[in-house]
Amino acid sequence: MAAGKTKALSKRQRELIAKALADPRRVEILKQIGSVNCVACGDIRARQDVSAATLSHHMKELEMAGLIEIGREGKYANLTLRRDVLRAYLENLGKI
Amino acid sequence: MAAGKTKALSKRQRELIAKALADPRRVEILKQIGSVNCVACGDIRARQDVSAATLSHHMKELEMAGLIEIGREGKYANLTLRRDVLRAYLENLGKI
DNA sequence: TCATCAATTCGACAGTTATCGAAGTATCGA
DNA sequence: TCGATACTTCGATAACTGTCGAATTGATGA
Repeated sequence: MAAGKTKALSKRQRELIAKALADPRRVEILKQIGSVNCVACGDIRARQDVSAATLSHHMKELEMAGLIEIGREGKYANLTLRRDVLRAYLENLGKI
Repeated sequence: MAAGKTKALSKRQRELIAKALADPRRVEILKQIGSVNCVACGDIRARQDVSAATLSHHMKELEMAGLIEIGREGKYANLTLRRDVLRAYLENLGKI
């Protein structure tokens, strides 16, 4: 805490984040994205046994929750973790 | 962080907690339990428009996740928030 | 003992979601 | 231009989950 002010999250976004984090696979994906700075979907598929369709679905969920940003670079997707959003969510729950 | 050592959570328990937190109603319930020290189910029903059956279901979910403890006192249930478990979960996610 | 109250369990139902294969779109290299 | 690659969208399906009413269990007090 201490440091910077925390991003404000709407009730709606907190719910989306909670749902997004409820799937173990998505948490794994988040970890993978977080461990490097930028990842493409292919990199994730290399480590997680999942179809492209399913992965795409999860990406959309994570993006809608605001937990990742998807930047398109030609035919690749650049996935980046939004640590500020994740931290805001955690701090919010910490207040319970 | 700094202060005390964090409780260790199994993968399984982290998943249960994430699922438990994915329902907005359960988060509300947690807040309510956390705001006072001990609550009975009836107190919660007084504030949340939900049937006894549904509430009981949510309680079981929260207890299985380890987020609350349910102590029976005669015909009442004493609900207490397990802050140590919640904090351990949040710290775990913070490592992403 | 009996009625009442708190909470749980059961059975059912509607809505959600994770998953996939197949088809589609867009980009790149040859 | 053509094929391959990277990802998305669509449609379908199986599994899960939140919800309730009704029936049940267990404790309390009259």
